[in-house]
Amino acid sequence: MSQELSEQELLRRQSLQKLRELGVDPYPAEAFNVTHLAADLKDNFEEGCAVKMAGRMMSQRIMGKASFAEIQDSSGRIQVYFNRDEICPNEDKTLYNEVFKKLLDLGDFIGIEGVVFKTQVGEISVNVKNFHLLSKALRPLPLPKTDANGVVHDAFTDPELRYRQRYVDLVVNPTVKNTFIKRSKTFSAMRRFFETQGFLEVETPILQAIPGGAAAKPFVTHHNALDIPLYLRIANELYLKRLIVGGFDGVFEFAKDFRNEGMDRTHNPEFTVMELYVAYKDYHWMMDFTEKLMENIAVAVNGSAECLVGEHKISFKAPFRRISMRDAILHYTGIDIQGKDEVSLREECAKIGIETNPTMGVGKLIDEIFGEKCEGHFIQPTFITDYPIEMSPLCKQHRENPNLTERFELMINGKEIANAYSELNDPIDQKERFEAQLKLSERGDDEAMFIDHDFLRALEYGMPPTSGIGIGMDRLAMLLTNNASIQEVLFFPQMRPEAKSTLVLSDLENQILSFCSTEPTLLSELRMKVDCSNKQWDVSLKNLTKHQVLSIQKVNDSVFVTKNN
RNA sequence: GAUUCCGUAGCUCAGCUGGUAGAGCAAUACACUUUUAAUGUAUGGGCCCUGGGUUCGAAUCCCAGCGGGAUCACCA
Repeated sequence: MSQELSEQELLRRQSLQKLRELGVDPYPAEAFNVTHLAADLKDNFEEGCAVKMAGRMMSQRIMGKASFAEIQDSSGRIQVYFNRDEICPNEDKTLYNEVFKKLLDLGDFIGIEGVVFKTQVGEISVNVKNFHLLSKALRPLPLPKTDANGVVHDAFTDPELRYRQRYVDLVVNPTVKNTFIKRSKTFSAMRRFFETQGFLEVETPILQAIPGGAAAKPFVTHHNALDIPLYLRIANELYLKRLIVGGFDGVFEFAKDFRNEGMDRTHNPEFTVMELYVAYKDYHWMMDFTEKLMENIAVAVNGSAECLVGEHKISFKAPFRRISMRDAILHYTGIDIQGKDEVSLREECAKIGIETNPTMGVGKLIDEIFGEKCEGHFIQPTFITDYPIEMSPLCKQHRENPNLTERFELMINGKEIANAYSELNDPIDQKERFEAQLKLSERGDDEAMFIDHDFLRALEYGMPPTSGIGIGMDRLAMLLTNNASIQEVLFFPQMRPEAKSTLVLSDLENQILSFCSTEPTLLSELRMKVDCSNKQWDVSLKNLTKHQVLSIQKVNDSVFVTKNN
């Protein structure tokens, strides 16, 4: 069932009909070959230049026989000038008077042919010689306007509407479009950087029988032919490492991962991670590489290594500060985690007001302290290195301290942006670490992993020393576009389903209807037959008359109800 | 999951201690040949989120629900 149309939607449908009657196809099939974009004309003004342009008509200022309109194409807006006698040189002025002035609506796609000129006020414009309707819009767009002082009025700002109808958001809010252009540039700059290193872009399974490579709750689905559960991947790490086993020296993948966890301004159920694995490297090499990568991307996206994020100016200029997790915690809390066991860490947590629970092991406790007391301090890009072994089951033991791992996270603006290791390639050690994780999960830590025996088998064939990194692409896009919520950098963030509007008659409405006939019935008599509150009565009756199921007439002082056919 | 705020015209928003719905833009009609938030005159447009309750009477007060925002928790 379609919704009832608003007045404006009805009017646009009527215009559509009238256009057809005038022989104008509102949805023509032919290509319209554009020669210039709006931005081209503004960048290179050339008086008298003949142009063909197309886009949405976003404003119309009609002044009798002359009019101005604005066309918005992918590059921006350009003013166009319509003169009745130029468009209609003959007696028949229908094209201007009817088609342009009355039957075109804001939001319609039109194509124009004309020549470039400057108006008396000095605005670069196109003098239209001929125009074509390319596609009619049946719904009105929200129309924010910018006044002479640059203040935007009636901006389309409601986040719910903007996310649910991103297409409208993009049409109407130029900064939103710019965010997504920057997001795309972030990806392409990264890809280019990797390709110049000779790394290979690959694709690995999204449907996995064992969701490995991270500790997170997966989405479950079912394969009918195999009759087995399959999981949407939570990470692609274990597959990329198999490819290093197979003999590639550098592989990367921009991967959509899926985690069945909470949603908020930094978490969407599906998100994008770039993972890269390079053979014969360690995490020191990866740090050097990462800071160069970040600087390169920042420049490619924003034209500068400096970038404003909230109230902070962040510099992506390499090199970045490096500090071990032990020193970071020591610095911000005075606690030395070196050599501390679970019991004494729990005591330290209690002292500084961090809640703990019995399922937390040493790794989790240290992570709590860091997350709670340190993380937020690292505004400028900083590598936090050497994580405790309990929290890094896929990472190689530290070459100097067996309680640590060769791992770093890149923190920017107080948030984790990247996570990297010297990858664990000792298959026996790996197996033991998986088993230790499994034990943790038996304590109730619901993020623990499954054991991927095929991955262990692959390691047994031998994996060269490898360094790997995962970069949260959404988080990175948030930084580079100065957005505080992930929804702003995803075209279509996950939303609760829209409530359906049901136009089905209620029981009460049906009951009322059953007492009515095509003969007029006295309203007061009808009221007595129906047992309901005054409010229910009022709403139901209004509904029925609104949908023209019933009609009400007043004759003298009596009110009658009649059923419509 | 917790707390809190919000939901009124196509858009942005007013609407007082309850009294039968308001503005600007958009729309419609007319005027106007270089305007630019064009202008002037006139007109139409509302399931006031949904359901229940209190009341003679609810957009307004109460309860529940739905949707959204913010903050917090969770998220190696």
